[in-house]
Amino acid sequence: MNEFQPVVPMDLAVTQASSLCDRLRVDLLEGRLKPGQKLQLKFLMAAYQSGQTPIREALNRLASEGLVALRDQRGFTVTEISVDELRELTKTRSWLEERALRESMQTGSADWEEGVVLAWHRLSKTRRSLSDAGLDSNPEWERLHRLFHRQLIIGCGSRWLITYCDQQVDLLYRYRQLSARKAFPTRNLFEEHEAIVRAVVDGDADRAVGLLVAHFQASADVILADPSVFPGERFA
Amino acid sequence: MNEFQPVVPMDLAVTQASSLCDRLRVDLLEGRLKPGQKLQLKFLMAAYQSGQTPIREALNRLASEGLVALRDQRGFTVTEISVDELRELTKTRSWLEERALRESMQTGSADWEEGVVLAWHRLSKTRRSLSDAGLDSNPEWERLHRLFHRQLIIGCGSRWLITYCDQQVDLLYRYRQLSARKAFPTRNLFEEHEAIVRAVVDGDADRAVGLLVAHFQASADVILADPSVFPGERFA
DNA sequence: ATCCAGACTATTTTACAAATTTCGTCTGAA
DNA sequence: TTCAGACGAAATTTGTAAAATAGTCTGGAT
Repeated sequence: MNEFQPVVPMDLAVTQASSLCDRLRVDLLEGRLKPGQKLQLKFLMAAYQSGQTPIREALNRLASEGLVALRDQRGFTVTEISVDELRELTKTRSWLEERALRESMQTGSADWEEGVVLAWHRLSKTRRSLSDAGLDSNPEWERLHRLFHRQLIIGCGSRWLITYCDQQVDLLYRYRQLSARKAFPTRNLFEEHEAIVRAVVDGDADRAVGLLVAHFQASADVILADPSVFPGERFA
Repeated sequence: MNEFQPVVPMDLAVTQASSLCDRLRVDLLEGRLKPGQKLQLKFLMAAYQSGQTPIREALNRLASEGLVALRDQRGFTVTEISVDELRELTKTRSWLEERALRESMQTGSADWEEGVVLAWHRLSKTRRSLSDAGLDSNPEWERLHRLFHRQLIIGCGSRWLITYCDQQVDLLYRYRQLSARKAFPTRNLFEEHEAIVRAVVDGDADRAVGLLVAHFQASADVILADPSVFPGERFA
């Protein structure tokens, strides 16, 4: 019946609950736990070889992050995806990161700008796909991509704003995973990212923000244009 | 169509965990659970007459909201307060609510604007203090005040942004509680709020945002000027 | 200062009880 | 026959409790 096998090994986290939270998050983001899927304790206890307490704890944390939906007396499910939610997330992320980027550019130190250049250098040297034929997601590229975008906003001076941006990135990542194959190689992400870095180095905040927001919108558009992503919704 | 209204509202928590989360949040916001205080399960089980599982669950949720600090293997504590954190929260809330207010004013329907006028009407008719002498916090005023500010941003079109604003409001409420006595009657909150409503009705977004941000800053300044609020920090 | 044992606390496991939802079946009226 | 509602069994979620495990902290000895 269930041949589901969690992928991420137990590692650094100090408690089962924290470790489980991380492992579950990865499996949610990568789509191994599917939108709408029921998350029964019994099933999770077997899949992750753990007791009910730490699992419950992890699910409660993930519910606050929005990756898991919690209904009293009805347990946990993987949060559904929808066209509306994708639009709203994209909008919200744009608003948050616009502010964070502007603040970073305005108040960020020289260190911050150098960090952007460095993060871009590393990302630019890494292949997005492991195979030349289609898109074979390269985990290292994904990691560096995330770090690059994070560096753009890290100088904003508000840990909360960064936390919220991280959260939006996570929520959007699920959508990205669903249509990543379609986007490749239609877009030239390299150039989009490079243009952002140029604008940052030039100190042109309006241009940098414009490019960043367009970057987010383009990502959303690719997904929205893919009819296979939202099987449940006919009127996308 | 259906005029039946259940006596007990749906949103009343139906599990211990949810109920506890609400009760704990209130006690945290009102300062009955003090910043830095250790939250031992044993103590909480006795205080709230509940088992450890629902308490643990509630604490995990509150940790995500930032009201409770969780350190692996070291249990839960009430999140500390600090001058830096107050500054950062005020800054972050200003950024978030600026965006939310602008969006509400730009895209919000006529309903939204009427909602603002109505919320202000209700707030303006309510006394802030229950006694004339000092400040004797009026729960009804607090409720309406919160609803008023929430109405200003509710039309922004992003549930996530509203959630984040709510969270910042909660985190800041603790600081407000600590020095509310000092602020009364120095400030004229009535006029500050009224001016915001006027700007909103005039459709002057820049003025409305300016007044709103100044309102937040003024609240923070009152607290920062109060030496009794941060007993632990000598260099405020 | 570092190390260590013992006390203490937090975390996890396990088992079970209680409450609630889910789901299939049945009934009786249209 | 059809079907809305009633009913009840089964499954699931939630809560309780107690004991085992694992980590942290303290204070004294090296």
